[in-house]
Amino acid sequence: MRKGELTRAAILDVALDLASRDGLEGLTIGLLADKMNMSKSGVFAHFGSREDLQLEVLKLYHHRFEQEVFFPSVKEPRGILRLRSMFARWVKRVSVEVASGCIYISGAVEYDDRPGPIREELMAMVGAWQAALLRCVQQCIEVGDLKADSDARQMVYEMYGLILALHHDARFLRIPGSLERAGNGFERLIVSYKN
Amino acid sequence: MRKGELTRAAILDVALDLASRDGLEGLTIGLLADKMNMSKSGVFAHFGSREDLQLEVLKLYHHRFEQEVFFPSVKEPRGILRLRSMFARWVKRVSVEVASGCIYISGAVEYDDRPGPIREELMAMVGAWQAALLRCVQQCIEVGDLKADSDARQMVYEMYGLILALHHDARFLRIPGSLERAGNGFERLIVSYKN
DNA sequence: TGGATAATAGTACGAGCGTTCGCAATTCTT
DNA sequence: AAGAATTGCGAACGCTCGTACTATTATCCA
Repeated sequence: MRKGELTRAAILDVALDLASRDGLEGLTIGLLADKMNMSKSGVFAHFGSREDLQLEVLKLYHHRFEQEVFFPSVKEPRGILRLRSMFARWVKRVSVEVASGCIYISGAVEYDDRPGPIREELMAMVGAWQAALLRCVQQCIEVGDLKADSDARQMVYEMYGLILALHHDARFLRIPGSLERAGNGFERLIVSYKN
Repeated sequence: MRKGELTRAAILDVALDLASRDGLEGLTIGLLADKMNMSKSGVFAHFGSREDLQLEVLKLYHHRFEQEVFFPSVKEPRGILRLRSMFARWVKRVSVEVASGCIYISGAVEYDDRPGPIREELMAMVGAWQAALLRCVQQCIEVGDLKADSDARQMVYEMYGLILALHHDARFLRIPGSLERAGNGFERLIVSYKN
């Protein structure tokens, strides 16, 4: 690995930290250069533009999310076990991120009215994750773990709501016990739909 | 009413629109002056600083929220009817805001790691709204509309999650049918806890 | 209607932003 | 080890931001 690629990776790592804290839109090259003990132009040279940098950060976040949440879960058998794993790892990730912030969530607010490639990329990633959740819920139904007439989309909607509420209450309001509430909500969801 | 107060109110009105669209942090005096067909300094003179302007916008939003969601609901009798009214009006407000954006929600993301008076004010407002919801749920229990052992905080948590998911899916992902899902989730919540 | 007061415009400043360019220093290749 | 390629720095540009001042215009009250 050449030196350039190495520092580029190091920059992206710090950039992901910064973007997690201040949002993708709050990610600034000057601050990034400071944290890297580099010059602004030195940092900039590794990316064609700020937007490219933001897109790379987004891809890195997506990759980490897949690595920590999605891939380990698909090793579980299809059905409720896999769904439980997905939700548990998701909760864990977001509650770890209470100290930093989830880019999927902050990005959804930042780019809900800001068209462009970043919005597109973000929508694709979040859409893919929701689609994965939906597939998993549908498999639960096929396998017989959940009722045949379960509304899969409704379940995904509510799971997402539980995570958003966790991010909101724990990170913004700093209310203790939010973690348990996310878990309680999920259990109530399962109870409502299980066979 | 003096002319000054009049234009000040007009400025705040436009400022609320802009902040709803781009977030409080995206609210800029230059853009605001453009929309008002005024000079930057002309707009600025009405507020001691940008932060004051943001605080005033926040208070205006809070006032509107109270007017449209809270006050009409407390006219309903204590118990499940009032709770239903609160949620319905809340959903209505947020779904209207799909075209603009809810400052409570965008603010929670913008200021979860940005200390200062705006964060304080925002936390107080959102906290007050959650407290109002909590009180309402507790009254449902006292009146006997909900089970005596209901976890009121859990219910508020989940209601908030349903609204956040509505904002997320409808405004960011533009998924149709999110409105119904918020309603379905609420009904499932009532069924779980009702006597 | 006149004089006091309030409201707006105009201009300028310093800071931070993304970006460009040319030059120095380092790293890689053979 | 020498030449080629890559990598990083420093300075500067044009832009927008919030804010401070001064001057001019409009409004209010006696």
